[in-house]
Amino acid sequence: MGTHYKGSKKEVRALNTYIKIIRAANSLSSRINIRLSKTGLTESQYNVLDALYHLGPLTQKDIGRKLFKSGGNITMVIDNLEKRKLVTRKRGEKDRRVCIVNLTTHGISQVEKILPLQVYNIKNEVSALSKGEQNELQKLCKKIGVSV
Amino acid sequence: MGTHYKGSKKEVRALNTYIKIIRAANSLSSRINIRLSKTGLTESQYNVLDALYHLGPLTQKDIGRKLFKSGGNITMVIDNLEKRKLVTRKRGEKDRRVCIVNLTTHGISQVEKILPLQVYNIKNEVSALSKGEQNELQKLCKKIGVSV
DNA sequence: TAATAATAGTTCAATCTTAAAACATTCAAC
DNA sequence: GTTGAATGTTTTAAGATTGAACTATTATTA
Repeated sequence: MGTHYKGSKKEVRALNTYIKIIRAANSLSSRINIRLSKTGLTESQYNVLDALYHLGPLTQKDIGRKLFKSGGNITMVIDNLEKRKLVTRKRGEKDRRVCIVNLTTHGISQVEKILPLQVYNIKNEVSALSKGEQNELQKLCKKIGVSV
Repeated sequence: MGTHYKGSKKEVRALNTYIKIIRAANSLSSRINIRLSKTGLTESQYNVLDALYHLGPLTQKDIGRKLFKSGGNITMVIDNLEKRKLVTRKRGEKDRRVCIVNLTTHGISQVEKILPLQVYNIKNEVSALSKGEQNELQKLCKKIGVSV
């Protein structure tokens, strides 16, 4: 992609920056996910369970906001988690439009089984970078994430 | 997510690094893709056209290797590009197992219409970082991409 | 209060994505 | 030369993803 574009130095640099960060993130997350998929959960499913575990019961809307996913997508992922009996849905009592999603005990124990592996794998992958490099990378990512 | 994990400083830092780069890449690519999708092409479709434009005719296998995608996926994306008459498939003459994918003239003109917009948008998004920061980010991404 | 707007969730159509199984073709080894 | 391994593509099943249309509920407002 970018590498072959013939343009100004500034353009070439921007394209390279873009492609490098996209590829690094893809490569990193696919390495983490290979390990995750051996647990029988997809990345999306795990991310939802993880959010519920750390933040407590959430509405589908809130889950979507946390994970930057569309409403229709969350409906589908929660459907699949419900089939696997990892979460339950309950209509809100005050506001009957919302669905409050809860971890089941089975869901909790799944997270508690997977989380340490996940942490270990991430630590392992990220350890290519020193402490200082990680701080620097976080700072740069934040700048890119926030720019409009 | 990561932010709420209670573990050693090293673990917390690794989780934060992981989540920051994944989010930055997602946020960046979704901003670019919103603009791309207005042209009627998906990101996958554009990436294939772009590769063909800059590298010339490729087999499906080669396209998959370039873009880090599975064979089945490439079959599907090429199917959709073929329906839109942006590419053609031709069996290899020497090796009749392979499919050689070519841009049509329509495909070429589409790339030539979209590429400058794409470059402009990427330059615009990435411009939150200075020249030095971009070089640093590229270096760090490379380290992460190659690890393992 | 009745009409209207806003919000939450679901459904649908289109596409992407992977892994695994199935096919076809080529290559290698006997 | 025939058998068997390797390679490239397709198909299938399951799930992810989005945006748009739709339903239900709540909030606003005239």
